[in-house]
Amino acid sequence: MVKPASSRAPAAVRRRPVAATAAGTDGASRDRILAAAHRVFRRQGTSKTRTQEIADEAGVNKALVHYYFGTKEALADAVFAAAAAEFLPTVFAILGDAELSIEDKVRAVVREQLDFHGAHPYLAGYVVSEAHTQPERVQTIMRRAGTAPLGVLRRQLAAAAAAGEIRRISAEHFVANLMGLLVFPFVARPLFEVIVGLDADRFPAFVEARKRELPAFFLAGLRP
Amino acid sequence: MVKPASSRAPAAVRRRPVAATAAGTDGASRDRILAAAHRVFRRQGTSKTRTQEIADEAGVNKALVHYYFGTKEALADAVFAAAAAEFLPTVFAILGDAELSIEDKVRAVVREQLDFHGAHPYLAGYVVSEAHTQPERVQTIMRRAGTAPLGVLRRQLAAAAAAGEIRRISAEHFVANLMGLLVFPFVARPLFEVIVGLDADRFPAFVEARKRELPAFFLAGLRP
DNA sequence: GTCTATAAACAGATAGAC
DNA sequence: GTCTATCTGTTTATAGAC
Repeated sequence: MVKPASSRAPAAVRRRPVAATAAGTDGASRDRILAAAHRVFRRQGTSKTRTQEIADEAGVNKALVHYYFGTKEALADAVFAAAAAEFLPTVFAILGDAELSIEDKVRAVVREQLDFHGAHPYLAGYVVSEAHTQPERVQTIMRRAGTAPLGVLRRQLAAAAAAGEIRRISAEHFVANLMGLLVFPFVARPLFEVIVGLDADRFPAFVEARKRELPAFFLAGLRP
Repeated sequence: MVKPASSRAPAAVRRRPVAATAAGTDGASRDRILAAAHRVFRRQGTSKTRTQEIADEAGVNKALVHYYFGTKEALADAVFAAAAAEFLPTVFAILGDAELSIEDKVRAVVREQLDFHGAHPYLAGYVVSEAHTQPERVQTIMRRAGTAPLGVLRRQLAAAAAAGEIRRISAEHFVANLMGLLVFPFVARPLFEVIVGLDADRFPAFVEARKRELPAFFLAGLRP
């Protein structure tokens, strides 16, 4: 009657060859697997993805995936960490740059992020989805990747508000507003397209228009 | 050698008792299962969820889940459709109301949505995640649920812009901006909390503050 | 309608040949 | 390093008793 707390496999105690022993063909297969994992995981998420699909996409056998990465979970962790590290640090760097004015930061982040997500359409959706279904894992990994440097931003926002240049706004809301405006169309893309009746092939033009729309909207939104 | 195109079960040809035959205990178990499915699916997403977990949560046997809903997929479809229908039509109704000014619409949508998502923290993340991993399914279901009535909005925005009250902005960007600002903190909550260093127990206060922040920000953002 | 038991297929992971 | 073959436990789904 009692549910037997089914445990699958130890998964922790298992060899994981970080560096291959042979010299010649070293990273070739490993790299292909990792790249394949990125593509497949981003499209379908971790839990919908089968190890077999990654092997197929990489053109290798399933066993080789385990040989290099041990478990599917470990591979998924690596992919998630890399994916998050692919776009967040850039944002943090711009926001934390004390040399840039608030207006410059907004323009820089908008331009950079719209270009980036335009070129990597599944990434933001993937990161957000994983974060939703695996909050604990994601938080552990994120903490290593560093967080937004709000100190600089906070001082700049306070100073600009004191000078009457902008409305008072906390750094948290500033970041929430900026990221929300930037990533929403990408994160919710399939939904968004249906909701506003936007054809998939017109999406790039929408993003292009957004490069002008967002700085105007955001900077006006800060005005007192 | 050739991969045998493994098909699991027909899954399409299968009885699905929409209405129970007996009169007395009719919808009780079915309702409990559906409610349980909502809770579990929202938290973990469809693919991470086991039928067993739903049965446990509903206090019934696994077989009963299949008895009422046929397949896990069918149940997932029902839950997704209901979840989307739980918050989108309200937004559409407000945006499509010709009696409301643009400012009134913004204030109404912000208030209503922040209350709603504050009370249903997993819903937006769930809908967006499912949309990301299952774009086809989601689009089929969404089309039935209706789309944003952009006609009214478009006319109002054009008129207000012509009168010099606001900047020119397309209805698509208007909706993208509004929804992005509203749902981002909920959709990306675990990520967002780490990024801005917001304790989970301070999140409700953040949402509360957002009820004042967003109308101010959004309406200022529309100004010429 | 609801349960127990079980079928049928799958998916992660490993052993062992080469 | 890379493959084939296989083991193990999981998971959806059904059969059939009550």
